[in-house]
Amino acid sequence: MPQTRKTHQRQTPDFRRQALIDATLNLLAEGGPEVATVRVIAKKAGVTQGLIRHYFSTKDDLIAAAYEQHMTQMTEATSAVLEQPFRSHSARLAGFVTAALTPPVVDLRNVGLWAGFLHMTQTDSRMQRVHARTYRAFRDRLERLIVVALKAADLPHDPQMSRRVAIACNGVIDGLWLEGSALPDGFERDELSEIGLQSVGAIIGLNLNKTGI
Amino acid sequence: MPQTRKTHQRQTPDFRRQALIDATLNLLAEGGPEVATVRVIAKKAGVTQGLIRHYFSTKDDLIAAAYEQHMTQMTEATSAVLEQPFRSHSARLAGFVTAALTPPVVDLRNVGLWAGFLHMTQTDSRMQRVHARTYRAFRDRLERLIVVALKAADLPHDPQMSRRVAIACNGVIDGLWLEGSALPDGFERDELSEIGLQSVGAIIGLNLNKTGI
DNA sequence: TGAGTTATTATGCGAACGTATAATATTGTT
DNA sequence: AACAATATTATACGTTCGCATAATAACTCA
Repeated sequence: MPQTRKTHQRQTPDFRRQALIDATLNLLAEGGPEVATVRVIAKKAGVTQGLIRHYFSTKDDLIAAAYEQHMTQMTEATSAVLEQPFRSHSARLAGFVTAALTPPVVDLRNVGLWAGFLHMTQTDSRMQRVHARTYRAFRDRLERLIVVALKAADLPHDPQMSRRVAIACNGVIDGLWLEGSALPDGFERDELSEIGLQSVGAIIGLNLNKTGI
Repeated sequence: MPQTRKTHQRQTPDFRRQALIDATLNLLAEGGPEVATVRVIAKKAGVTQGLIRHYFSTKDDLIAAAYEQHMTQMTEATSAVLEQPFRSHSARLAGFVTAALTPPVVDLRNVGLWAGFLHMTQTDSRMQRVHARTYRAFRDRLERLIVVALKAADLPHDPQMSRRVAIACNGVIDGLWLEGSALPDGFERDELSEIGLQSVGAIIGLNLNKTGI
């Protein structure tokens, strides 16, 4: 009998790819690019380093795949809230803002990833495209929500003004996201999203704080 | 006669230290931690790599020194504007906000540095202290400016509210700083600071846009 | 001007990096 | 039960990493 001792288990390609991507993201978030070496990634994924080459032709390929997945997931995590019904367009906007300023979007891990990927997005053209696309998608969605909310409240709104307002609100959200994620103990529970609602409301001229659902 | 060909020039310790720190910051801003190796830093500073050890006992020491200088300089660049006279307390606050949202504070380089240092500030305790100190210094200064401006305008202000408002304004400024620096072509000239003034003004209930100087 | 400091270069070491290739174990098929 | 396919490991190569030490050049000052 061939009596070979089991040294490992075969897994589906999807499973291994996902494990490698997850390990990459976790390492990148915690320790930055310096820590995310092929050997450490493989170890954290529970495989030997040679397997990375079997699924990704180069390390940069793995990084790019990880970035793509992360950004997609972040966008979805914020937008998912829009699929539930709201009592008003203001409440819809408020729900969106709140989602962007609440876990799991607000998370130290996400800021770590953002920082770890930044330089790559300035160098690698693939990442540059993913970055630009994701940023615009978020801001455009925010702008549409704002315009609809303004229209429903019979408030004035022209394209140029709504663009600027969207940029400003996006800035508030990004900044609060940044602070809330990087300084998790700097804010009380729900304080961050309340500040966000108050600020966005102040910028666009609508009270968003007690809109209900 | 000793006829030795000049191979290099001696420089003062301060000069070399500064050159090494500058090279470190530039590389860190452009390429992130991966690129800022001792050999590349030395080359960019115009020396050989052995000299780094002569001025800094370890690479981490050099990084820490560079971080300290960078943060100090950023803070000073924003606060310097406060030393000139203003026509009103509102104008003073507006000047501060504008300075934070205008070059040289708004600069792609600064965002790159921020990202490059992030993971180190979460790991290294020295950097953690510098980080916390600088962040709080900025926000506290902002809060004081806001309180004074509110008082001068006979508007209500209590400690808890002013803290929250300061956090929110800091968030706006940070977020706009982030966007303006990372996407230099995404905004028209002065658009960023105008949005910042409008947003901060809206949050605290003061019109800051046309306060003059 | 010559000796003493020390700033600076030159060279080397072990470890870890990304990548390449060969060997082996696991699984599905017949 | 043997075979084919391929997922996985094992090993090796050349490069670069941070750090250490020795050699040398540049400047200061008696």
